[in-house]
Amino acid sequence: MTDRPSLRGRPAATTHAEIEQAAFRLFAEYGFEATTLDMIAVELGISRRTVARYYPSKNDIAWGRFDETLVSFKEMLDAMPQDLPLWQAVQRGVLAFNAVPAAEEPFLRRRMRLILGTPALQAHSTLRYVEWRTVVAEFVARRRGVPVGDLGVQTIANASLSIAMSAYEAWLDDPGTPLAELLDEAMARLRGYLAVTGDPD
Amino acid sequence: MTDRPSLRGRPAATTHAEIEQAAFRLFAEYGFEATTLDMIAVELGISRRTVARYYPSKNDIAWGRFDETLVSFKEMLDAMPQDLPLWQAVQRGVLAFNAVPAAEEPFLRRRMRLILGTPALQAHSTLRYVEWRTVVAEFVARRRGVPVGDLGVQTIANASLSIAMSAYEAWLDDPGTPLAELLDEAMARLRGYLAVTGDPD
DNA sequence: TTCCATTTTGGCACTCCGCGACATTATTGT
DNA sequence: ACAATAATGTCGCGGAGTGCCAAAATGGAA
Repeated sequence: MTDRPSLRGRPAATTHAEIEQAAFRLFAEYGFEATTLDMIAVELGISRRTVARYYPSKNDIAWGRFDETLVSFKEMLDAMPQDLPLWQAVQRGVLAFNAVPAAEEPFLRRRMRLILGTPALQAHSTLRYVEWRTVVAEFVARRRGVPVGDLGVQTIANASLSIAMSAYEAWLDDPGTPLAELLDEAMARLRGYLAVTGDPD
Repeated sequence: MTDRPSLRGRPAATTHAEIEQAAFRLFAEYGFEATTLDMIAVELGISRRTVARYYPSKNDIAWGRFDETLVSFKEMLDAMPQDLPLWQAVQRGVLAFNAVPAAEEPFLRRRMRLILGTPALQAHSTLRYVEWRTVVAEFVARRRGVPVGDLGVQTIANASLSIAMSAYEAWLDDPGTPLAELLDEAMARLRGYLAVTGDPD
């Protein structure tokens, strides 16, 4: 089931990709809640126990191999030039994080629509967001030479996720506009909100 | 179980407050996950079914009567003077939202510590945050005369929660500093982060 | 070829949450 | 005394998650 450097032992009956494919087909037809692990298992011709072994929980099927993409996100941030302004480094990281081959984009959209549209998955996603924010917080803290627990660092990490997710949801609704533009707009709006001017709004 | 304008019928065997009291006692002793509904029921001398009826889910016991405080949050925002800058209105709302009698503060702290320290509750909280953000988004949209779906509105609502939660967590760790100050600092740090200057950080 | 080591699968059983159904109990009003 | 009301308690089910262990399927060594 996991990476198998050794070639001995019984071969795996399925793969993460295969399970996700079957699962998403069923989710689309019956909805996430109404789809049981048994149904997925039957669809694949394997046992429920095996399906359950491939993911920590049913919720996690929706996110797929998120942990791997998170590692690359971290590496991308670390590779950013030091003279690049912090907010730009984060923004570029977000863009690279969400860049996928054009052929895979429809699947990504379907996946994210499912997650953002299903309460149980919305809730579960928080745990993923925590990891994401931790990566950003550690990056910001290192660049600034302050502890990760610092209020400023935590606020920036939190707000970065807010900006990214707001732009991302807008991108899901309107595929025409590139994500980069939406990120810029979201940041600009936030600047306007935070700016202390005579204008009440 | 709910408000009973009528005085007929069998009297309720317990109350939300009573359940939460027993539950938190058990959570403190055994942890949230290890505490079952049966244990809470036994503690109160009632049946599991009755405990379950008082809350949509076990997770919801931790949040208590959040929906009621959310209504007052909404009303507070609506009552803010029109000439008050938007960000100040939201900030005051947040402060009022979290203001409790000094005697209750320890219980609030315990409650929030439990929620923020338990993964399952952290995840479930997302659903509450959605409601919170919706209230802010509707307020901002109304003040600005734009649809709630607007990218700027959504970003501001998201970021407001980020600021509030960052400050709130800092407040939990350091009870000495008043929440108002932490909110100010969080906002100031975010302004600095978003500000476009020559300085890379 | 035969057996052994390895690795995954599959089956079983259990706990817990959540929920629907329905009888039971305890109260008020007539 | 009896009807009406409203919450409780009991029962049973479906589904997720998990530990345990035997069975199956492969590669490698004797």
